[in-house]
Amino acid sequence: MAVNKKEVFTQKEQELAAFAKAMSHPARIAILKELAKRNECICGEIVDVLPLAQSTVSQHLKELKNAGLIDGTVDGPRSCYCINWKAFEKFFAEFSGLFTSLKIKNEKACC
Amino acid sequence: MAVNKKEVFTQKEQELAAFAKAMSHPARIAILKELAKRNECICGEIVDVLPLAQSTVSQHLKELKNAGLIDGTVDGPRSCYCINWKAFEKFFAEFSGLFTSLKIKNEKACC
DNA sequence: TCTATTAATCGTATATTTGCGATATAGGAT
DNA sequence: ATCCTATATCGCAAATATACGATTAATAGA
Repeated sequence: MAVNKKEVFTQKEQELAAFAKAMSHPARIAILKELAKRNECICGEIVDVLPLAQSTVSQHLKELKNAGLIDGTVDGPRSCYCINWKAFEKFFAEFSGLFTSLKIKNEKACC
Repeated sequence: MAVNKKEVFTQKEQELAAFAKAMSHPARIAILKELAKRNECICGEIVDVLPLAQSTVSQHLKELKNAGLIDGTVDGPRSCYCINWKAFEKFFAEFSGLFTSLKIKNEKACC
C-alpha cells in the first residue's frame, strides 16, 4: 500500500527531493532553457518549440511554478512566465551543499 | 494517452532529467547521506536507519544503482553499496553546467 | 547437513505522473 | 455584442513510482 512516507524524512531532504523532482523531466529542463533564452517574457512560444500538446506544456509549467522555480502571471489571453532566479539559486545552492557535504564525509575511498 | 515522449528531447536533457529523478525522493537522498557517512561498505545498516521496509530500501538502492550513482556488489548474504563518486561528480558537473548556462543566457532581468 | 541471516525479487495495492483532447475562461479585435 | 486567440483546467487513459509482505537465493556458521 503506497502510503506516502515522505514526511518521515527531514525538511531539508524533502526540499531537495522536491527540487530534483521539478527537474526530473526533460520537458521541464527544455522549458527552463527556453525561458532563459528569451529575455522578454513572451512565453507563449514555448508550446510551439516543444513537441508536446498545449495542455501538456501548461501542466509542466504549472509544476515548475508550484516548485517555485518559475513565476507566472496570467494576463488574460496570454500569460508570462519567467525563471525565479532567486529561488532557483537558493535551491541550487542547497543542492551543491548536499553534494559538498557528501564528499567531505567520504574522504576515504571505500569500494 | 501516456505514451513516453521522453525520447523526443535531447540526450543531455534526458541525462540530466534521469539524474534529477534519481535524487527526487527523500529516501534516496537519505540513503546517499548514509553511504557517505560510513567509510566502509557495511551497508546493511541502511535498512535499520531508514524508516522503511527492507524491500523498499532495496528497491531505492536498485534505482540509485541503475542511475549509476552508486555501485553495489553482492557478496552472498550481505551486499556492499557505495557512492560512485566518479559518476556522481560527472552528473553534478553537468547539472552545474546547465544552471550556469541558463544564467548566462539570462543576464537581463525579465519579470 | 541444517539453520540462521541478509538481501534481492515477486506479487500486489495504491498513488502519482504523463499525456492528450475537449472545454472553459479571459481579454482583444472587429 | 460577437468572434478570435491564447491558456488554463477538466476528464480520462496509460504508464510509472512507491510501499509492503512473502518468498527466494546465497552464504556463513553450528
